[in-house]
Amino acid sequence: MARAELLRQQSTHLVLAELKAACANCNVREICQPAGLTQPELDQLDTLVNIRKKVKRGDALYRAGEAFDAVFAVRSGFFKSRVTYEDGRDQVTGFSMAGEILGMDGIGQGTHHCDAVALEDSEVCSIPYARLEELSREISSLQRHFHQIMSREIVRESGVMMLLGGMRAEERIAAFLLNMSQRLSARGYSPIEFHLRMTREEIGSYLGLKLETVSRAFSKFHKDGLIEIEQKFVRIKNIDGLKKIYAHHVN
Amino acid sequence: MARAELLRQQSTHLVLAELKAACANCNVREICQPAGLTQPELDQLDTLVNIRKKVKRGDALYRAGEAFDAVFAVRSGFFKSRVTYEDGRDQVTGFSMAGEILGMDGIGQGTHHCDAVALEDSEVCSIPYARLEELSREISSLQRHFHQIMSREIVRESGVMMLLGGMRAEERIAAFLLNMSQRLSARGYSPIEFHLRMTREEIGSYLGLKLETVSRAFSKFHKDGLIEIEQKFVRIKNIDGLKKIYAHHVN
DNA sequence: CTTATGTATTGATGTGGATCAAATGGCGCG
DNA sequence: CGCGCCATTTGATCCACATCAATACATAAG
Repeated sequence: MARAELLRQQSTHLVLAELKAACANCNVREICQPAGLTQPELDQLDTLVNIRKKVKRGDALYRAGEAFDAVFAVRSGFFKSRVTYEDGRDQVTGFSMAGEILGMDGIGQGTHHCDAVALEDSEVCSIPYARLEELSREISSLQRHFHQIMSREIVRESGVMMLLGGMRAEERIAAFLLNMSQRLSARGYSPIEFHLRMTREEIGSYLGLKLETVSRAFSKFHKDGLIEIEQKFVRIKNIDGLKKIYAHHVN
Repeated sequence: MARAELLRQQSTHLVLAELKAACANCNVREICQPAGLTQPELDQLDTLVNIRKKVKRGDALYRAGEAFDAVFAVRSGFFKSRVTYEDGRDQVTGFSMAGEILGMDGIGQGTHHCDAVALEDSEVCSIPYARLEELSREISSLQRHFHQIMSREIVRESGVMMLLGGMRAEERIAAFLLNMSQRLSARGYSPIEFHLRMTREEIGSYLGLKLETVSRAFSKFHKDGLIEIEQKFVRIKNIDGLKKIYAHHVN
């Protein structure tokens, strides 16, 4: 029992130490660590991102209709965003990985517009929106960063609209793989080897395709030597080949 | 010549008078007239929206790649937003009518991400972004409104993603008509009779369909007594029938 | 270990919307 | 007014992807 108590205390201590160093180590630089801040500003920022939260695989970080009061920075793990029709069918509208911001859809109505579900055990930092607004009024570089993040979300979505509206199945899958590669790379992970955290069905839902079509495209890319794929593991073997497919819209 | 000069002067005078009363009459309430402002705040707001600009049918308000320095409030007229591929093909990503805000895609990168093209002679108010940021720091209700507008744009686009990803042609067209109806209604126009400002091809591009498919769907709706349609004129005769098509996803 | 359940692959067949094609109708412009 | 261009409509055919179906594999639970 004494030993267990000791462990608990050590653990608590560790958590505190971690928390202290949290933002310094976190790769969510965009909002939590805008460049060029003065020390007092940095201290203020510490009061913004204070609540960390674990989300187990399969659990929802938030659900459509719930009151919105914070956006989230993904510290580790992987999420999908999903909207559900009245009739029960749903569609994946995005994936969020470590270092990205989640939940900005809720600002407009004050309630969340989609579900955010963890695809693996994950950890997020909660960023209370009221406090973010407040601090944005005091720190203009934070304000600017936040606007940029929202704007990029708009641009990202219009990119998906282009995929869905104008490309064929293999182009969409190639674009999807290249996008994953690019984002992982930006976060310091390998751009050529990674694990897909989502199922074929979720990829298909996101890309407006059926899971069988996704599977066939992967098999075809494999056969053509563009990628290796084994279950959820992907290795990109010919990135230019993928780009060529992606850029090969029917003229 | 004297007469022409007189006309010009009268015209100039008119423009000045209009400008003075501009924001009071404008239906772009969202950003230019947030509720609950004090008089000093309202005076500040006058310094925000100062530049009016006419855009002729077919002309671009801005183009992809151009430096971003302002968002625009549409005072009158109608715009399409369009992104262009490297290979020259383009896709319509949205339509903007009087009372709506345009150009927020540029904030993230500092350059515009799409073209905004007038589909009829239009007039916009330019809202310099630097000034908008500044004022947002002083007037929290303006800040909130602006964030809401951006967030709604995110939600709007995820709605389009759902159209493109999960619905069939007739569902998309029904959704499109209902959306136009709803937005026109919100701006004080008739929700059941209106002129489409865009071609079948532009509708198709927006909805991920070919122009022939759009035309066929309109004809079918006409035949079924849901709408009257003659060229660009639309009259909705059975709005519940349209909603039923829209909601009739394959279960 | 065995069983159950969800996930993935692969093949056969069907279909919604694209593509190809032709005719008609508006509308700006000389 | 009449010409030419573009938008639209409508029909015929095609094909990419959905759908249906069967099997294999992986992971978790008992």
